[in-house]
Amino acid sequence: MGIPRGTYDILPNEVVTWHYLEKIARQLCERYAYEEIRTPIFEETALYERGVGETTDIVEKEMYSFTDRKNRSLTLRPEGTAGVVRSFVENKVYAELQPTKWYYFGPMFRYERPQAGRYRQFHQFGVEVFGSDDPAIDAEVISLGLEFYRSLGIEGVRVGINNVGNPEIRAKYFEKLIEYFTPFEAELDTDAKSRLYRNPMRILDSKHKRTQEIATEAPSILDFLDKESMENLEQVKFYLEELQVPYDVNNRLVRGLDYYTQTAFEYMVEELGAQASTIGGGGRYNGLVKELGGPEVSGIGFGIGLERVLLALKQQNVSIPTAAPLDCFLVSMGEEAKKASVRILGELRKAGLKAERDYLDRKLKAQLKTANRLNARYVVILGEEELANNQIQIKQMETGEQTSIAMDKLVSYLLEGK
RNA sequence: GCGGUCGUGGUGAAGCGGUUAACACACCGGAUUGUGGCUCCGGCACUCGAGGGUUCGAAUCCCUUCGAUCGCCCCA
Repeated sequence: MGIPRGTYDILPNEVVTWHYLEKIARQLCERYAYEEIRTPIFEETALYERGVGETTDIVEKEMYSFTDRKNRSLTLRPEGTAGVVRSFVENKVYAELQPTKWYYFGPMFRYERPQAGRYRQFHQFGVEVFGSDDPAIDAEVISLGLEFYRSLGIEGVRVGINNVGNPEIRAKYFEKLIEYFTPFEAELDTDAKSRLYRNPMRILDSKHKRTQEIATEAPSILDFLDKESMENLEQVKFYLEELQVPYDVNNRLVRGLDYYTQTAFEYMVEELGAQASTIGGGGRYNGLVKELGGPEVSGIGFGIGLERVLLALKQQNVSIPTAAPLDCFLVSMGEEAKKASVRILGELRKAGLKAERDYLDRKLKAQLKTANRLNARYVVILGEEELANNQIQIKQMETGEQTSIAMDKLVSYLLEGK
């Protein structure tokens, strides 16, 4: 019996790193005045069918769906937005003070072949803002995401932004694209051909040489935007500049989910492996709240793939805090000393110190070795002699200095040295 | 769903048809009696992902299967 495909265990060693990511994200969100929301890890399947879009790859072939004992179809969440929107609607949060600014953190599930930076259970940190159409909010959200990477010390994150208009505009644009590419159909590579009627925008970033040539002359979505969308894009750009967020307008940027309107953006970093250059993305979804049964409230958010963030950290050799070292390791010899050391251990811990002892009946030497391995700052040695004198030996591991002190001075001694 | 590569102890790996499966690291123990990080010595794979086949003989060749990994599609 093994671990399910595309999943992995996060062992204690790595958990430290995850705590760190969460801490950075939380602190950041706090400063931006976002609040954490926790929604279920699974939802009714219909939520994603309606919310994410029936024709998206996610819904068509990547959902982890199952029926429960009452035959209800449920799905492990493939992304965060739909559930958060559902919660926003269901709890009538739109009736409260707006905008609503939320963030979340947690596992997502997609049935795909695992590869570099892609898993079936992966983790996202995301943000959603409801109730404001102000382009300044778009800029805030984009800037918050970028700040996250920066706080972690990841370099060279590029922000790509675009405006994808609304579903009507996109439909019209798709038509034009198809119209444009159809005469070249025979010359397109096989991938592009298959994309032609499904998602012609994808042809635009083809890696195939001839396809690329053809695509250079293809119409840009920016020429199809209505006045409102155009203006919106300009405003977002303006505020990004105010926030000193560098960006590139990328008129070929599309996102995989159907619900996006207006602003769409991506965070990218070079050389992360074929799948992983995009380390986060998001956009506006002005129709989604209504689509899911709420009032006409607009929204915008992003999702950041944490496995990919970890990849970037690793690749850029960014150092990450490690677990706190042991304050003290208790070494004891003999039955009586053991009893005393167990008692002392409890006292040290009550005093707030990180303390440990040997539970494998190791010899003195091996106990010291263990203390060393555990990175203990101090070792306390307790044997017959010490017991008789009510003293303990305390040794500072780094310097090797060892002194004898009264047993009841131990806690204060260690707290001082901390 | 499709394609490439790979699968030997806790880990990294050698071996690629012939009696006891290198080596390194890790781990455990020891180098006279109560002291770590260095050194030295010793221990640690009824077995080479699993199943089948070829052969006098296979970790080494063939088939199947499972798994990992990378890539395509798509995405975080």
